[in-house]
Amino acid sequence: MLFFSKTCIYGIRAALYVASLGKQEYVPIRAISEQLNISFHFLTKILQILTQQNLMISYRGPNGGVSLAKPADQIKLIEIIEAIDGSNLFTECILGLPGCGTQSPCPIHAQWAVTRQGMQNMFENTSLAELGRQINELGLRLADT
Amino acid sequence: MLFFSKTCIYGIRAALYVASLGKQEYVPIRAISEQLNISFHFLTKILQILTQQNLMISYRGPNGGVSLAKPADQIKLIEIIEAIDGSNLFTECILGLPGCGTQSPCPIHAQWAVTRQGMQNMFENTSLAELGRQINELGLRLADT
DNA sequence: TATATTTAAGACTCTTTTATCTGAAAATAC
DNA sequence: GTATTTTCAGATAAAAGAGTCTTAAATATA
Ligand code: FES
Ligand code: FES
Repeated sequence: MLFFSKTCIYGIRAALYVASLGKQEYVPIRAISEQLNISFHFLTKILQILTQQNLMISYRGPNGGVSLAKPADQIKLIEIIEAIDGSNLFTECILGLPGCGTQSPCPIHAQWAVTRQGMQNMFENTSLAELGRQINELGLRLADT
Repeated sequence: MLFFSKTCIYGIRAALYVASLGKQEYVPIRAISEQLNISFHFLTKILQILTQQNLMISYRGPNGGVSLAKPADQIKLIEIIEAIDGSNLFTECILGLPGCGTQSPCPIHAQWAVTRQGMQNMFENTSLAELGRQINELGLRLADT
C-alpha cells in the first residue's frame, strides 16, 4: 500500500522539479520526464490535471512547456495532492465506513482524527518554494539514481 | 486513494468485531461476514492471512471459526496492519524513491518522517482491547448501516 | 460410518490503476 | 505557406487489486 497514488507521486515530483528550477520560462514536459525518469506520455496526462486545476500553466509549440501558475511560495503541497488524489485521505473514514465524523464514528475515529489533522497541517504548511529551495541547497534528489 | 487497502480494512474490522465479543469460543467467519457485510469468501481469505501470521487461531468443523491468538490487550493495531498491508507506510519514501532515510532523503523526508512517526506511534499504542471496549461502551459501529 | 459444518486453498473473473500509443491541435520559425 | 516543436485528447494494453466460485480437508455429532 502506498500513501499517494503513483499519479500523485509523479505530479508532486514534477511540480517540485519545476519549482526547484525557479525559471520564468516554460519547462518542456519531455525534459521533466527525462530528468525524473517518468514516462513522457503518462506525465503529460498528469500535468494536464494540474493545468486544469490551475496549479500550472501550459504553452504549446517551440519554447513551450509548463510552469507554475503562482509563485512557488503560494503553492502548498496539499493543493497538488488534492488536485490529483482528492481529499479522501483527510476526510474519509479510515475503515471505509460512510460519513466519517463525530456523529457516528468508527472505533478508530478518535485516534485517527488527531493523527490525520497533524498530517493535513503538515501538507498545508509546506510550500513548493520551501522544498524547492532545499532541493537546491542540500542537493536533494527527485529521481532514483 | 485509501489509506489502507480494502483487504486491510476488512481485516481490522473483523479483528475488532471478534475483540468486541470478548468470547472464549471460536467465532464462525460466516457470522462475522454477515455482521460486517463483507463477502464471506473474501473475508475467509483475509482471515487466513491473520491466522498464518499468528494473530488469530482457526478451527474447522462444527463450532469452529476464528479467535484471537492472544489476549486482546496484547494485540496492537499495527500488528494487523503490518500483517496485511506490510510496513511500507512506515518505512518507504512517500515519493516512491528507493531507500528512504537520512542518507539520501527526498525533499519531503524531513517533514514526513515526523508525521509518519506520530502515525506509527498511534497504531503501536492502540490495542484491540481498548477499541473493543469502546465499541461496547459507546455502541460504535463496524459496518455501514 | 455417514452426514453436516466449517476453514483451507487455489483458480477464476471483474474492476481499477498504471502505462503506452496514435493522431490531432496549437504555436513558432523559416 | 510549410515544416517543426510541443501540448491535448482519446484509444488501447498491461498489471495490480478486489471479489467470486469450486473443491478439498478437518471436525463434531449421531
Ligand atoms: S469514522 Fe472512521 S475515521 Fe472517522
Ligand atoms: S526519502 Fe522520501 S520520505 Fe524518506
